[in-house]
Amino acid sequence: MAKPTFFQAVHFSAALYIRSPKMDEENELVALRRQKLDALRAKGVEPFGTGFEPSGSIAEVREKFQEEAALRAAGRITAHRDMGKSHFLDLRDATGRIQIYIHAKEIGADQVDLFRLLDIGDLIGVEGTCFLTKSGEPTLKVRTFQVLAKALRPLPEKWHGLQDVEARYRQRYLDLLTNERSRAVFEKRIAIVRETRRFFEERGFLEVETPILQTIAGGAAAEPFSTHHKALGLDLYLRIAPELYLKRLLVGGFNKVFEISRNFRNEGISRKHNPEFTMLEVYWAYANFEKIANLIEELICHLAQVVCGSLQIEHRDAEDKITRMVNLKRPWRRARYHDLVREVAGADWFDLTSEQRRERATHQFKLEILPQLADFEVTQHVFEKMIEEKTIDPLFVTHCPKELVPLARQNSEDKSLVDVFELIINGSEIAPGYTELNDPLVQRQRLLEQAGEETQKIDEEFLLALEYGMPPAGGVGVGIDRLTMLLTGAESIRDVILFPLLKPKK
RNA sequence: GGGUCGGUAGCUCAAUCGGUAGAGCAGCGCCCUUUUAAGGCGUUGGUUCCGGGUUCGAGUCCCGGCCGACCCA
Repeated sequence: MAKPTFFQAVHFSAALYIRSPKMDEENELVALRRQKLDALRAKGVEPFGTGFEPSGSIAEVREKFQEEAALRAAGRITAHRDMGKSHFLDLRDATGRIQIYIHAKEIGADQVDLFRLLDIGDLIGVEGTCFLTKSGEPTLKVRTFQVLAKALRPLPEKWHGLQDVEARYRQRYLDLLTNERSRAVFEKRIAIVRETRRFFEERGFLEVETPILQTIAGGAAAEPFSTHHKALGLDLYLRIAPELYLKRLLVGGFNKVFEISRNFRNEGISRKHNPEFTMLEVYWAYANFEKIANLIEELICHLAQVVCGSLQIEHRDAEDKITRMVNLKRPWRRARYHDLVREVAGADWFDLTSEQRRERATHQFKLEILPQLADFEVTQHVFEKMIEEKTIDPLFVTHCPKELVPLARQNSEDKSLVDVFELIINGSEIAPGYTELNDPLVQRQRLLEQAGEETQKIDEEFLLALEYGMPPAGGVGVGIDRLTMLLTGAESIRDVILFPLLKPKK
């Protein structure tokens, strides 16, 4: 593709400029800040600075703090205490807060006049001398300051922060700026992803990237989002899972691979579901689901140690009261699906007739059982309500019925079961693990059954790859969003996704 | 998709039975040379989410819609 001509480039940037968001009908506060902006320019100060070299983050400045030392700090003004001739301001960044002190004796009357044009929310850089106030507060006595960015809108109130749930999602930057707790959650999420990479890299796994745009959305049973490639005239889907590509890599000899994959599922939204979500998928040649279970146990314990500093995870409410404890101490319980169901639904559950099970599920367990449900689905309902939702500490559910996981490998002793586990923690499915099916003929059969009439949904390219021989392997998917919820105590998936999907506001 | 709850000043929240929309913070003005949720005095700021209806009168009651939260499917 040719580079854009000069005129195209100009046209392009002009279009961007015209389409940039307009100021709302101005309220008084915004108008006032714009006047101050103009006033700064009139005094020869550019209110959107180019750069600044602070002595470090504000936390680092605090570490370097030493009386009489000269230090430079940059941050956002978050408080202003005006004492007449002296001013105290709080300068803040994501690492902390430091107090600065402004006095005409230090910077001169002209500078104080400039300084009066600043507001809470503005980003400034200062250079000053360290001193301790009467009450012992480390403070920078400002000698010079620069305006790095004038804020044209006021920040939310300092004491309560931004409380409006909707605004916190739509304007996450304000949430991060004013709510310590929210910032901590996302810092933990970042650590989880970083440590996950480190964990697998240390164990010789290769991190790979596979297509998000796919002609057939395979690897899970979910409704995909559709899109279209114009030049190729090709309908495409956003991936619902990276699985079928990661398995091609097993065929290609990448025996230990993982991907931290953004997946898209065109389904309902709930406390536990966002249309786009992040999944760690791992494939390990010559391993089975039991080895994978050990690996995941190790991973999650490692993450908990790093992120929470403990295997006892405390969930707290808004008043900081402990609402739940999750104990991740190993070893984690492992139990067979059928045994778990018998524990809660009665030892005779699997001896009952179909009608008796429906009767018991409806009346004894107060579940709504639609008549068109298959028997295994009735059991699965019982499982979800009576086991999954009530399980707080980690539980590996193993030996699931094959109908539940049609693409998994059958157990060699009992053909009605498959070699999988489902890891449940905190009432949520966190990670399904498998001994992967590597028989191309069985795989084809399963995909055919799953696709039914819609044979065009079968990924022939994937089946072709399997026919060249895929090593037996263990595989697992770990829901990073739900894992983050677990480790941060977030009640909703939207609290661990920086920008959750919301309808546009009119 | 259904149910419940919510949307009031830039932000956090009040507003009794339907009777002149308020406070704190922020802002603006004045005072104060070590304050720290600084303080004191004064003061500006409203399409009460949107559209209808009932009523002498609606933030409040009724209907419809938008957006969100929670629960259910």
